[in-house]
Amino acid sequence: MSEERLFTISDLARDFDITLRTIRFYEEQGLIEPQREGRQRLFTHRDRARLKLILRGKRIGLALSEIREILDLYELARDEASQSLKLLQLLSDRKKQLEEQRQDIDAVLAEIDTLESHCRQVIDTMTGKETTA
Amino acid sequence: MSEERLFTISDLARDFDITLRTIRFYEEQGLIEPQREGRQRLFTHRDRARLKLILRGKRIGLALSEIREILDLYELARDEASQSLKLLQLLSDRKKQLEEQRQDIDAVLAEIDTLESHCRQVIDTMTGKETTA
DNA sequence: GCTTGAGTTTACGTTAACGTAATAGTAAGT
DNA sequence: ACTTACTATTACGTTAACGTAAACTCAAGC
Repeated sequence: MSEERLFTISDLARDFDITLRTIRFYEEQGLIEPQREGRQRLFTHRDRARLKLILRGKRIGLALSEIREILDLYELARDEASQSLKLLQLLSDRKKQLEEQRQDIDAVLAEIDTLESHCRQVIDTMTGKETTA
Repeated sequence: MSEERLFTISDLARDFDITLRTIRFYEEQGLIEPQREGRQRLFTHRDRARLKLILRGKRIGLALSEIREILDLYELARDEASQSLKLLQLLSDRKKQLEEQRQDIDAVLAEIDTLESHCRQVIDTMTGKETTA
């Protein structure tokens, strides 16, 4: 019932602010598999969603190979319901890793806060807004 | 008054589980500047602390060039108290970026949770622990 | 019919962050 | 004196993730 709207490569490049080369590279690496109309690539919403996941993965520091693993697992979870135990193991591994990353980020954010207030204090002192004397 | 205990390159390599090459590379890139006794490198607690910061930076996906920037800013904040305004700007930029990364991680964690419970459901169903029928 | 603007493939180039020899100095133990 | 352990420098190699250039196709507009 829903006329699947299709996207061109430039559509996605513009939407996600990446180059055409990047998208072609991701296909070359088997991360997405757009349809073809002649030679031209055509992307579905599903391709778009995968691309979004890929970029999010990149932002949190995952390698493309790891991202592909995860994407495959998504498919696996859709299709076969077995292997779920193995999948669960992989998921919890990844989860642990991400939680560590989060802690790192929190630690850095805390340090930044400290530095910030330190700076503010210095500036206040230099601009005359003294409290002590 | 405090006899600064010094570390050898292997000390730090062992402590942080990195290679000697990595440490030498960081020096080559100007991220740390250990003293020399003859040719041999000797690291202070300050060097050690910097190394810790470097590795934490790496874990949250910063490039060495960015880490160097930040380390420099730490020095700057120690020495000159001016430029603090510029520093504040840089800090808030970095903060914003880190918060985005955190959100990404949270999003991924949430998706993992979903996938996990999905898996558990599937497994329960397959092993007979049905609820509905 | 020609140009423009999308898209395509092929293939070599590039950067970061080390790995990996090869070679050599130096201090300690036997 | 010889080996072992730790250190050093020099320098070429490697992997990931694209960049970039060259050369081509194909439909649209004038």
